[in-house]
This record gives sequence, C-alpha cells and structure tokens, in this order.
Amino acid sequence: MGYRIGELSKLIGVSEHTLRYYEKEGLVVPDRDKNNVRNYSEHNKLWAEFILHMKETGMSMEDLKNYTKLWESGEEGTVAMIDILTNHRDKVKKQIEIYKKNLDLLNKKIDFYQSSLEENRSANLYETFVDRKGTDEELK
Amino acid sequence: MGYRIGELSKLIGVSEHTLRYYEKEGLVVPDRDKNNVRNYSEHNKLWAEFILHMKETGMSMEDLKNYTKLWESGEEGTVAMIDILTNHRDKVKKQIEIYKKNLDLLNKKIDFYQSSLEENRSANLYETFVDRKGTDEELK
DNA sequence: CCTTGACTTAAAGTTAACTCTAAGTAGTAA
DNA sequence: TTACTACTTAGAGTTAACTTTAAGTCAAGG
Repeated sequence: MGYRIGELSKLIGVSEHTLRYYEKEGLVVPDRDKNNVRNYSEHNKLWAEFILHMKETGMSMEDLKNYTKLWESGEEGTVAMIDILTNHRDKVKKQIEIYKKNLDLLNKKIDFYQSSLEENRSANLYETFVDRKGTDEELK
Repeated sequence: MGYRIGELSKLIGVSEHTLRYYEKEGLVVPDRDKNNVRNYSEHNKLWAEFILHMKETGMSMEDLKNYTKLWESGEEGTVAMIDILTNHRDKVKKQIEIYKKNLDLLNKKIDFYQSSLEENRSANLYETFVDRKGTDEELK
C-alpha cells in the first residue's frame, strides 16, 4: 500500500526532485519502508495535491510551510490555519478581479486591431478593384 | 510638457530604476530634452500603463518586447499583435477558471475548519459546565 | 548478472524581473 | 550655496522555487 516516489510523481505531475524538495521543506513527509524507500500514503497524496492547488493560485512556500506545521500541531493550530486560508482567499478574490478587468482590456484591444484590419481589408479590396480597372486590359 | 522620470514613476507606481530598465529593454523609450533628461510623453505614459496591466496578468517581458516592436513596425505588425493578444487572452481565461476553482476549494476548507472550531466551542462550554458543577462548592 | 528505480549529501545552476551600487557629472530652484 | 533631481555605465545582488549535478550505494525482479 502507498506510493513510491516515482509513482506519485507521475500521478500528480511533479518531478521526483520536487517531491524530495517538498519533503526537505517539511511539506510532504512520507514514511519509509524497511529499506528506507519513501512510502507515500493516501493522506500524503491528498496533501500534496492540496499544496499544488494552492500553488496554482500563488500561495508561497512560506505560507504552505506554516500551514502544514499548524496542521501537524493539531487543533490548537486551527485558528491560525483559518487565518492563512482567509488571507489567501482575499488575495485570490482580488486576483480574479484584476484578471477579469484585464480580460476586458484585452478584448477591447483585440476588437480594435481586428476592426482596423477589416478596414484595411476593405481599403485593399477597393484598391485592388481600382488596380484591376487599370490593368483590366491585360485580362481580356 | 511631458513627464520627467521621477514624476512618471510616482504617477504609475513603478521605480525610476524600473523605468530605466524598461527603456533599456525597448518597452518605453522616451525622448530627451536638451540636457538629455528623459521626457515621457502622454503616449509613453499610456503605453507604460498598458504594459503594467499586461504584467498584472503575467504577460512576460518577452511577449511585451515583441508586442512593442510590432506596434512600432506599424500596420504590418497588426496580425502578429492580435496573435499575441489572443494567446494571452486565452491564458487569462484559463487562469480565471483555475482561480475560481481554487476559490471554491478555499471556501470549503475555511467552512470546514470554522465548523470544527464551533463544535469545539460547544464541547468546551459543556466541559466548563461540568467543571463548574464539580467546583461549585467554592463559589458559595 | 543486469537493469531499474530508489537512495544519500551538498552544493551549484537556472529563470525572470527587477533592484541596487558605485562613482561621478550636471542643470535648476529657493 | 545647498538641495534636489536627473544623468551615465557596468556589473553585482536579490528572490522564489525549483532543477540539476556529482558520485556514489543499495535492493528487487527477470
């Protein structure tokens, strides 16, 4: 039961190097088997996945380390855990607003340049038409 | 007319160092006055602000450099500019989805730990009540 | 027996985007 | 005159989060 480092690495999509690095930093510390081989439990896997989700929204290693320590400390860490989570939630909310605002900006820019392309295309068609008229003779 | 580096720095919230760095990278290149002092035009300011907005959503210096060069090349760069913008827009859209997904996750976690706190508080109140009973005599 | 996958430590390298330092010069405003 | 703001080059330093390298050892499966 449990996963070896290579398995988990493939399952969750991070390198073995990174898993060892996370272990060194205290984020995901698996048990070892009799040969000292890392044995990642289901909990280890879930925890690693949670960490990756938090990283997707830019939570720092620092916060993740603190959070993990608090979790390990048991109930007495709960308030501080909630604190980290709510702080991060606020950041994520703000980020979403910023991203949305700039998505609008991008859409406007894209529209603008696409319209300018179309105007040019019309202009070019017109010019082509004019040119054709001028060189029409050759096409007869 | 125009802004000196210190003014613009304050107006748009980036350091003078950074403005000089952006100039070196070809992103925002102001004219100079007779004493070789940078004179940022209104256009320079708008361009800088646009760059900062794009950076807010993680556009790389690389893309911003290319984009700026294309803009400077005039109409012939328009198609490639649209390409950069639409690529980036897709990235931004994906990021928003990821952020939203993880905002949900954060909310669930926070709810979970808050409930666990409340359960504990109830439990503690009960224990307190029991304790009181035991030590009630002293209060008479 | 050989290959595969795992293990170790310690340290160096990578990347992006700044950020700062040094060491000096120069114009402008009070 | 003093203070302020700006200028220059060139290169070193910073930060986060990996990522890689070296140089080896070890155990199981086919």
